[in-house]
Amino acid sequence: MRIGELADAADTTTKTLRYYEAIGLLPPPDRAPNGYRDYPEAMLWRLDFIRRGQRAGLSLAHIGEILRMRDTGQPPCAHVDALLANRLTELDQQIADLIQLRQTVTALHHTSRAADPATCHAEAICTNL
Amino acid sequence: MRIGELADAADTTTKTLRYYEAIGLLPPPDRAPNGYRDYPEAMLWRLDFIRRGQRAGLSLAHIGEILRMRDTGQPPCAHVDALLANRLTELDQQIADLIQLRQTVTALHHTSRAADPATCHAEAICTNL
DNA sequence: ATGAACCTTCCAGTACACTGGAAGGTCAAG
DNA sequence: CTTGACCTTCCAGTGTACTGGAAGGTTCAT
Repeated sequence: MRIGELADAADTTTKTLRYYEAIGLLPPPDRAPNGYRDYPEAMLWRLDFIRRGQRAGLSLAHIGEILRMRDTGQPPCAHVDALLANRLTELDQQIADLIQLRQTVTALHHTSRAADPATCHAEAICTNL
Repeated sequence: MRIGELADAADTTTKTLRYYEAIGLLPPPDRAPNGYRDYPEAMLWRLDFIRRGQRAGLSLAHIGEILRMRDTGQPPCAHVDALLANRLTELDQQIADLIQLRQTVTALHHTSRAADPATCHAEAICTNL
């Protein structure tokens, strides 16, 4: 399987695949006599795993950690479990922060809608913030 | 007011102030005979405005737009109003996305907690993702 | 006079996940 | 035999808001 075919099959780009290889997310594939990369089918699994990890909000660095544990024969399941638990805590914090911010912005927006345009002089700093 | 004093008063760094000047967020200040920047008190207002804008989740680019409108004598109030309305829409989307992601991660995490370690072989790709 | 604490400019790096483009090699179809 | 679609490497840029550091000038206290 050449890189373009793999990219199509995995719904990504050749640029991205070479990038993943460069950062150690994909192992260096065999090369055809002409120097072209030659991927086995299994790469589709790996890319799918990467996609699933990304959809769970894991960084490529995290996903790489898991992949490299697996590659060296270490079952990464406990690690994955910890990563997910961690991610959940982060998500809760992020959601709480955004909801807090939403309240702030809503209040600001109410003020700005209520502002009398006549009191809005360019010389003064905008009081709506 | 020298740059270090302004930085202290505004609770930021001289690096940040020079950076703000470079991207056009702060006007080039007067210089003392020795070449040192000499800021008027009013810069504290401006920095405070920038801080408030950031707290509302506006980018420095957005804040700069408002500031430059004001600087050229255009009342930016209507613009600020639009920016805030926009920000609100974005926030709602971001919050919805994160809540959706939280559900996905929770489900994944339940699966991983329930997984039998005996079925977790290093050879297989981790099935918890 | 010397050392610390300021200030100046400019260049480059951080994190993240790519993306763009140049310069060149390879291969099948028409 | 040339055109076009592939492939290769390498270097550099995207966006965001800074941050670090080098190399040098200034000011003040001791």
